[in-house]
Amino acid sequence: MLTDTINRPPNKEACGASINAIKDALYALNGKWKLLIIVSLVDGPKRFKEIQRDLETITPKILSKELKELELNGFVERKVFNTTPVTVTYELTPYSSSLGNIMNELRLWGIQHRKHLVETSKAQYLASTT
Amino acid sequence: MLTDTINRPPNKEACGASINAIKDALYALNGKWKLLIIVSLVDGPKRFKEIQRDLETITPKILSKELKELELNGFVERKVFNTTPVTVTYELTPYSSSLGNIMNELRLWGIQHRKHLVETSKAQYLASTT
DNA sequence: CCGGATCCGCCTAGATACTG
DNA sequence: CAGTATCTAGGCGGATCCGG
Repeated sequence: MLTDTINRPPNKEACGASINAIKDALYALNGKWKLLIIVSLVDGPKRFKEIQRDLETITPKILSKELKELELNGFVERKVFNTTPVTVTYELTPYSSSLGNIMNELRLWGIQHRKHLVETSKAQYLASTT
Repeated sequence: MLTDTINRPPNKEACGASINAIKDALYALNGKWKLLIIVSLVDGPKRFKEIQRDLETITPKILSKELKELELNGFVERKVFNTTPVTVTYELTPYSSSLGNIMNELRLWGIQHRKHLVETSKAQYLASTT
């Protein structure tokens, strides 16, 4: 279960390097929505309203802002089609698939964490009780 | 590189389940500091000021608040020693080692992401330019 | 209905200073 | 050293509006 990142003898440089690397990662993925938007787009391009429905509680304003940041950072591509009415879709770039492992680990951990909290009667610490 | 979470045919239920699981994870690990504090404690118990030095830019108020939340969520244990002056240390609980895989993936991704940004001349999107 | 933009306002992260 | 007090700026969200 443990990786070589954890439970090894003290090592200041390696620890500092880890902190910097994780800082970089968290900086790019900041906020509570970016990763969730990416997950929503994993099974193909979606329209603005579809993403909003997937995430349920995000407001259009926040979604708009997050999508712009994701586009700037090269995770998402916005495509406009000249249909009538105009259609806009968002889809993942190839680079965003580099996040696959992180998402998978977060998903696995989230599942076991929910189980852990329920078993120890601490379900109040969950994101939602559904 | 890809896990089975990504690049598979559309599957609404699985996608929704992923979103909920990742929501749970992000909810427990919210903010930009919790994971970094845990990394800082990986190589053994540390005192308040030591953690602050590791993280460099965190203010004592935020560190105090984050440590309290980490304690409530069962990731960190606070220990007080009746020395003069009083000494306080924080250390990881066994449960926090369940985060090992997430940390490792974040660390690896952070490293490659920094490299990616430097190579594509987008270093302005990095957490710090050092 | 779709893809947003705008106004309003809370809450909290963060800076700075201070205390036992 | 281990935090707390005070103040401020900005992230984030609710509600509403608007052109197509």
